[in-house]
Amino acid sequence: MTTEADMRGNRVLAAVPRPELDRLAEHLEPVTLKVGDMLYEIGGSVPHVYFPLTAVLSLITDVGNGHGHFVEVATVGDEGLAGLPVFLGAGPPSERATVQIAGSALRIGAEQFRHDVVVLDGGLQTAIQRYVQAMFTMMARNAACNRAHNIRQRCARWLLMTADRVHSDSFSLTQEFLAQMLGVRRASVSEVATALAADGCIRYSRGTIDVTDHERLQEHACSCYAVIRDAFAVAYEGLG
Amino acid sequence: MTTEADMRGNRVLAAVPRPELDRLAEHLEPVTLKVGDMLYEIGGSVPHVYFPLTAVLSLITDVGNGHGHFVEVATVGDEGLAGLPVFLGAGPPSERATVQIAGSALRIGAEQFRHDVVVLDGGLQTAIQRYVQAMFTMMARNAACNRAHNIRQRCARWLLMTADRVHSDSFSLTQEFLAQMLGVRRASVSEVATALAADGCIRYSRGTIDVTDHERLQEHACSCYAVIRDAFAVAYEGLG
DNA sequence: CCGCCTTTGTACGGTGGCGTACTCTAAAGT
DNA sequence: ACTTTAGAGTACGCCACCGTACAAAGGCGG
Repeated sequence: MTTEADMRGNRVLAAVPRPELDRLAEHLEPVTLKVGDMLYEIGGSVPHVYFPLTAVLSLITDVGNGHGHFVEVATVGDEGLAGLPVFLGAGPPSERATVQIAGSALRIGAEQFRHDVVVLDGGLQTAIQRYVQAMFTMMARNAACNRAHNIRQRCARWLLMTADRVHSDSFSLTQEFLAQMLGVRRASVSEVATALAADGCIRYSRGTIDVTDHERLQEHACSCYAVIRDAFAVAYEGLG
Repeated sequence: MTTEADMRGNRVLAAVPRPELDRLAEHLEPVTLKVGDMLYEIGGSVPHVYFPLTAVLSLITDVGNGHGHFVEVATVGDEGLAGLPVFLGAGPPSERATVQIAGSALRIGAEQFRHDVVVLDGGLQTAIQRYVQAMFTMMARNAACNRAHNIRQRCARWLLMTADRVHSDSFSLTQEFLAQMLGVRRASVSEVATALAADGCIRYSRGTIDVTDHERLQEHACSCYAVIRDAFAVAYEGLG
């Protein structure tokens, strides 16, 4: 059981109208997520659907080939949910879902979720479909970004997106972790981070990052940041 | 108006049960698509939803920044449809849809499509949702592939996927075009193509490619080929 | 048959990011 | 207080791929 205030902290749930939301509330369970927790695995089952409140999740795919074993393909914050395969119904996930930034989330059992979405067939279904479209934009952009933009640009974008999701200019993050998310060497992150800090965009020390100048940081980032942010804005336009 | 045989040539439509399909038939219009035709533009309206039969489409996104202006983020063949924004309902597309390999397709007006999907709420909705999940896998993999695999691997994968979609070992394709799809120099494609031909995987001459040895070509490709192919197989499992 | 255009082969120097490895320092444990 | 460890800075050689350029060759119209 969960309060309405909690639920409105997730933008997908916030877009669900009252009576439907009340029924969902009974099945939504608040949980605290720690960095590195795995919510579901590639090819495995998806026991719960997660609606992040303050946590940030990461969808990661395995590229068998080579040494840099995995690559982040999308992130999920309070603007979305993890567990779309339950909604879409075409077999197990092709990504791993892990916790990128610790925090809180609401979760619901996969069976219950399926039941609620199908039976109610109202606001939740619509909200998720709109979210799916924004996810498409994010992933498309991600693919293009990986092809076209350099490390500094991608790194700056990642920091901006994460700051947006945690609603704070400060969050826990080691360069090692960031390097894995970006699919690059830690050494490269170190160089870029030093440059960004020298330019006054960020400060950091032993696992804590502070974004000190969003605008200037955005100048270092590629246009993908704005494109993705806007895609989510459009998806939730007039929905709550 | 369209015959059932035509409709069964597209795997999404093939998954729709009889009575529902009959009603769709009235509104599906057969069209012939030429290379380079643009079906819809980034941020523009989506007048029709397309179900390819023999044509292959390409979803392309603009990366403003730099010279290699655009990057392919997904392809659509007879296993899918183009125009998902109409289905998902969260604003205009963030990709351009163009024709990659000429051929036939069925199309339906966006308004009519929305009407049919919502009112009927049956097999088509389910089939599309499953397709959406497979598309997720493709795009996720694309993003990872762009980060992790070299030109030879990506080129080989692209050729294999295209051969699958056109159901033929031979199709029209210039190196210039392929280079744009992969987001690399034409010169790089030329080098890779020469190597693949020397290895007996492909033959080609002035705009026509022949895949002469799928298995050997697959050895040059990355695992992304099999992963994506299998994702679509799972999506359509037991659906028709 | 000739000239033109498209498609392809090939070469050159430049560079962004890689793999690796070593150092330094702040924090955490005992 | 002393050790250990995690986080971060830096350097070196290397290579895949880039931008660019030019030449060869197949196809097409005149």
